Amino acid sequence: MSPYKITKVRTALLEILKETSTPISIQDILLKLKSKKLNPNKTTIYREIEFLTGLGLVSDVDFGEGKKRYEASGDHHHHIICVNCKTIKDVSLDKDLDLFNAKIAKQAGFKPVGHSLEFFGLCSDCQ
Amino acid sequence: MSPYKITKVRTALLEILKETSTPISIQDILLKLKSKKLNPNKTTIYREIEFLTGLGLVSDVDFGEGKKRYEASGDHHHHIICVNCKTIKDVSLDKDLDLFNAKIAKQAGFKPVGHSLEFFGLCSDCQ
DNA sequence: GTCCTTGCAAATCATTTGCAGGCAC
DNA sequence: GTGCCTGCAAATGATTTGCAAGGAC
Repeated sequence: MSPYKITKVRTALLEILKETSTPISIQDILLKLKSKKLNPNKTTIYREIEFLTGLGLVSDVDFGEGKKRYEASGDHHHHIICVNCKTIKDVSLDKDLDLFNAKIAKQAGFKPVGHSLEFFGLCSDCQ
Repeated sequence: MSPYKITKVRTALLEILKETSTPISIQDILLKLKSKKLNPNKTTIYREIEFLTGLGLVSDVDFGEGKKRYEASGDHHHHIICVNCKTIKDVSLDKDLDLFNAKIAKQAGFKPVGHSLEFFGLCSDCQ
C-alpha cells in the first residue's frame, strides 16, 4: 500500500528529468510539460520536486543564478557552465574529490555530508 | 582624481567585510552597520556590494540558501558549512584544485574561468 | 470514501530599478 | 556646482503557504 499516487504530472516530470541531460529550471520544466500536453501549476511542480527530492530521486543544483535547477539523482557528478552562452556540460571526477571531501571535513573537525562543486569557463564555441 | 567618493557607508561596509571571518548576508551586514550607528537602506548595500565587487574587493558565495553571502576578496579559499547549526569555517585546498579546474575544463573543451566549491557536514558540536 | 494531489490566490523574500534629493570633493 | 551616493517606493522573480476542489486507489 504505497501512500504515493501515480499521477500524470508526477510521471511526466520524472520522465523529463531523466531524459534531460543537464539540470533544468522550473520554467523549463513547465515548458517541457506543456509540450507533453500538460499544464500544471508552477506550485505543483515545486511540490513535486520537494516530494521527489525526499525520495532521493531528484537533487538540486545552484549555479548562483538566483534560482535553482533540478536533475534526476544518479551518479554523483559536477557541471561546467559556459559563462557566456550558459551551456552546461557534465564532468565527473574520480574518487579524488571524495578524498578531498573527507580530508577537508576532517581538517575542520566536521563529519562530511557532501559538497557542491561547479566549474565555470568559456565553451569551445564562445572562446 | 578618483571618481569614487569615500562615504561613511562605504568605509563601514569594507571594515565589516574585512573583520568578518565568514561570508555574511545582506541582513547581517545591515545589523552590523546598525551597531556602528549607521542605518543605510538595503538598496544602498546592494549597490555598494556591486560597486566593491566591480573593484574586485568583494566576492559573493552561494550556499544554496536562496540568498547570497559576501566576503572580502582575498586568498582563494572554500568553506565548510554545518548542515545543522550553519556554522561556517574556511578551508583551503592546495594547488590541487586548480589543477582539477584546468583538467576538467580541458576535458570538456572549456577555457577555465573559475569554480565554486563548498563542503557540507556536521560540525564537532553538532555531531 | 479516503487522503494524496492539484490549482489558485496571496504571502514572503531576495534582489533590482527609477527617480528625486543629498553629500563628497 | 558636478556627479557620485543614498533613500524610498515600486517592480520583478523565485519560492512558499493556505485552503478548497479534484483524482488515484
